Amino acid sequence: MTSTPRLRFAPSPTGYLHIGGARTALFNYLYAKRHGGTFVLRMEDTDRERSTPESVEAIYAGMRWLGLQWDEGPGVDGGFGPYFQTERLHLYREHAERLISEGKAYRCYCTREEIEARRRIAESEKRQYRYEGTCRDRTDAPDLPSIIRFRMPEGEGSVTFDDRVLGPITKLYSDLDDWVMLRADGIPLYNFGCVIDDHSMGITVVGRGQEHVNSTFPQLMLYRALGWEPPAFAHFPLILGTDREKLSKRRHPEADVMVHQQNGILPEALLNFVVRLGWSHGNDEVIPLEQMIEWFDFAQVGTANAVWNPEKLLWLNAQYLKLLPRAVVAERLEPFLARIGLPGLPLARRERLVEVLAERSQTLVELAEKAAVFLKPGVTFDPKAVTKHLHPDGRALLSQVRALLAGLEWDPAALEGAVKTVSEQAQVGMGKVAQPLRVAITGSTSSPGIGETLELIGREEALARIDAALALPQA
RNA sequence: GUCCCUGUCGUCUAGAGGCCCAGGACGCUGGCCUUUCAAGCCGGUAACACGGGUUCGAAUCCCGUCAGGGACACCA
Repeated sequence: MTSTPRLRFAPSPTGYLHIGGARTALFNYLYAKRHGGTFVLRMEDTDRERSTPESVEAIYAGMRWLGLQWDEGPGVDGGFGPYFQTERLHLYREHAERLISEGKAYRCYCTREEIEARRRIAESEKRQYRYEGTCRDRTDAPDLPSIIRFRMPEGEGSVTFDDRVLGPITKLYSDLDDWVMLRADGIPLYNFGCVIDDHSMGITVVGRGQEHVNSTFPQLMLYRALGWEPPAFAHFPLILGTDREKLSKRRHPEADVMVHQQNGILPEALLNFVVRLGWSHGNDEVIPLEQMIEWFDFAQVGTANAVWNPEKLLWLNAQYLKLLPRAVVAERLEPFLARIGLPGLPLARRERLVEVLAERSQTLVELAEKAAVFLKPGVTFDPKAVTKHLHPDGRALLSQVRALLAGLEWDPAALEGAVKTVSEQAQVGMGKVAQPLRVAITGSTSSPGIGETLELIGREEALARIDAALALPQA
């Protein structure tokens, strides 16, 4: 291959963007970027029963959220459009007719019912069903509705291709069968539309999930029949759910890319997590997109399927929460604050929250929840914390520190200094003062540093909370 | 059932004949730090599916067994 590579992601818009699809898109994207090639998006919308405009939008949304911008595709014409298969029907028809005229395909008049019946018989006789081609050379019924089938060559033979990740794979002709290219209504089936489009769009490398290795063989037969040079193929290992079965929309909620957004996962973290499912670069774990582009190669893609690991996703997300610029995280935090009734916080304030809370949170949801303790008026006391720290001694220390706090400038260092002063005066450990105070202002025994916590809550609210705690009935 | 792919700690993986009585990461766990919670740092736990070959030498190559996954539609 001398010119720059062209790769594509070709989802069928029959639902949300699937996590497996997202990783396929990512691998193709990375390879294209790495080699200065082109990343194409093509919609395989030939399943008219299930394809919907909403799904098309959902796929765009998922790709956009992940930052996987296509160089060519819907909305970005690169001279190979249109990029929806239903807008390319004439192409499929043309090539099908050509194949028929060359005897490499034929009209098939069998009804689904007939074939279904034959299949049942084969099953009952415990043998594999093969299409018998009874109408292979029928020419007497040109007006009857018919589909178009590919004609498998007779006799011994095999097809082989050298997969870029799996290595050489071979299939015998005898394990292949005549297959449907075009339906009576002119809609192509996957194997046909895929080949016609990959070729006519100049695709040089086809990267897709391993569930497609078997369909590579009929596709190769088609390239051969058409006299076309096939692209290179790379089949990626599958992503399995924790139950070890292929991640499916049905029973794996995590298969939906956008639920992760809802769960407060950062797209950078999801991308990093997913790229490591089937690909690695030595011992590296935290690999930002620019780095992936620099390092990615099919040679390092694994051959075995990978199981989804929610803990590691969370860990990576925590890493990115700390890694990303605060302004970026603060921006992403806004919808989550809004969701719990705290919209419209100034950016600077959000950045401060991120600064203090990012290293204590694994998701944006968690970060927002922690922020709520500071931001929403009032406190919910944890009874155990109250008994443990707001006993008479604790309260005595608490009112001492309250008196000191009231006259202070509201700065974290100064506030913490006040706690220290009181603990020194009373000759007790700092915890003896900080803990009652912490319980008073947050309701619980854990929070960021006491100075920061006071600062974030604000003078008026903090003092009010202390007073409320002091007024609590003694247990 | 037929065909295809795969098989290193619980999970993601490094490993492309000697560097490996197998390294990293998540998780779990012990400790340090510390006003709490985290974060961070130091340590521990745990794997080459099994059986045959080939070789001076195998996690790495070959064969078989077993196991897992995928594909077998007028879905993609």
